[in-house]
Formats: sequence, C-alpha cells, structure tokens
Amino acid sequence: MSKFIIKPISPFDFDLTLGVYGGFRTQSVDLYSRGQFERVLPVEARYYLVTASSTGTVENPEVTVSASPPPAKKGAVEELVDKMKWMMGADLDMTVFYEHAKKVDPILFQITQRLYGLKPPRTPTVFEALIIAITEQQTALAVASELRGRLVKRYGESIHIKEGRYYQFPIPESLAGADPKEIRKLGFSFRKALCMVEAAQKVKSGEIELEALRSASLETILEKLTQVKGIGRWTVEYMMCRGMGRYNVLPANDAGLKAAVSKFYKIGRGVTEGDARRALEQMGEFRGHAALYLIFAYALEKYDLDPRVARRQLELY
DNA sequence: AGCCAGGTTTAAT
DNA sequence: ATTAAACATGGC
Repeated sequence: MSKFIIKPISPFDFDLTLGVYGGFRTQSVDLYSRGQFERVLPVEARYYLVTASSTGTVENPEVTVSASPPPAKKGAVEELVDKMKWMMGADLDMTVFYEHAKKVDPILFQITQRLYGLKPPRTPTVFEALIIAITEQQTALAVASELRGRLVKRYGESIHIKEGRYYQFPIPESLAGADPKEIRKLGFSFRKALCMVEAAQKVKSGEIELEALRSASLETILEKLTQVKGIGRWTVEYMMCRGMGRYNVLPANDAGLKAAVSKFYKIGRGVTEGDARRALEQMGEFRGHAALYLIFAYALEKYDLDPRVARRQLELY
C-alpha cells in the first residue's frame, strides 16, 4: 500500500482538528478514532478509502496518508492528497489569525492559545457542507449526527473494503431523486426533507452552481440560495465557512456561538445574533476562525471531551 | 416531564 | 419592524 506525506503549515494539531468527527456516537462519513482518520473520497468515478494519521508534532506537523485500493494513476493520487490537504486546512497559516486576535481581542487571544494548532475542518464539496448545515438547523449536534448517519446509509454510495462497508456522502443526483416522505421517515422534519431535496435538485439542474459560487460575494450567494425554502442566512454562512473556506463570514445566529459569546464575553443570558456580530466585529476577515475557536472552547469545557487528552492517554498506554 | 439544541418560515401585531 | 408558533428528535 502506497503512503504519502503531507506537511501542513505549522502549527497544526491533527487530533484537535480531526477529532471533531469522533465526538459523537454515530460516525458515518468522516471516521476518527484514536488518532486515525478515515473517509471515502471519489476520484474519476472511483472510490478510495483514505486513511490519515499524524506522524509529526503540532509545531512540526506531518500527516501520513494512504489510499485503498492503491490508485493506479499518479493523477488520482495527487487529487486524493489535494482533497485531504483541503479538508485539513494544510494551506492555512493560523498564526496570522492569532496575531490579529492578540492585537484586538485579549479574551479571544487567550482562547486561541488554549486551542493552539486547531484548524477549521472543511468538507470536500460545497454541497456536503450545505446539506450538513441544513441537518444541523435548530437541533442538537448529536441529533443531527445521528439522523445524518441514517441519511448517508440510505442515499450514499458505499464501497466494501478492508472487510468493512464505507459510505460516501450522498451526491446531489441521489438526493434530488429522493422522496421527501422517505427522508421524513429517517427522522428529519418534513420541511427539512423538502429543503434538502429542493436544494439538491437545483444543484443537479445547474440552476445553482455551488462550486462556481466559491468566489462569489456573500450577498450573491445569499440571494441565490435563500430562494430555496428552508435555507436562511445562518445556513449560507455556515456553508461558506465549512465548505468554501470563506472565513470572513460569521454564522452569527449559531446557538453554540451565542452560548460561547455569553460565557466568554460575560454578556448575560439571551445573547442575540446582533450581540455575537458586534462582539466579533473587530476580527474582520478572521470572523469565521473566531467563531470556530469560541464554539470549540465552549464545547470542550461543556462536554469535557478533548481529543488531545484521548490521544495522550493512547500514547502513554 | 419538559426544555433546549450550530434556524427558518409564516402569520400574526 | 418585531414577535410567536410550528417543526422532529435525542439528551439531560
């Protein structure tokens, strides 16, 4: 089996970054456990199981990646590695964000140092980020994760490899042909089911070109996507952060973010979307990073699950 | 038990 | 312009 080395820009904490996927009972597409990340990725109509683990340190990061079955063509290998680099944010230099926070926001700066090396995990396609966002509207992440697992098993292609079945995230064509009533049966509200199907249909038909919108303005993307019933401002902003790497937008109506702003900036209960926007105004183009760090810091304290701790225990063992 | 959880829409003031 | 209710479900 062929192995490939990725050297992300330092600092990078592999377990802290990819560990987000290991936090819930149900894992369906992104699989993380004990320092190892796995996921199915498509290249030229073929599916590969990609496995990644850290072989470096936070300061001197190195990630070793292998693919199964071993890709025959060199081009396929490069594409898989590029996708992994994108998902891990290998190209991102977080120190620029840290320095900006240090200048304008001492509270946030302290949090960035606690989560040193955390990078925003990205989805391989914008469509995946959009569907994830819809599933996570007004519901606990654990619930969304569970229901999404059912969605993936029902509508995602799977491959059998290494004595296991691995699922690919559903493609637009698959969800576009789905019956909303069937999606409703998985546990989603009927309105969310309709929303997912309508979005998938518009992507399939080319009415919405998600990948082409990567460089479009927030206003343009909002205008285009909010035509789909069930997609609002938060969904678009979240999708832009997770799927497009657009960190100058702030998913301000995020329940986790509002809770974090309430806690760390010592604003009383009932923090509004506007409060969150004002609190992070000075972060400018790094607003998305700021949101991620605040949400993470809040979640780590609340749920007491730091992937780094689990990893260290593994190393001691 | 009941309320909240990475919201959005519709239909009321 | 604001505000309330409805929507599904799992966890605490």
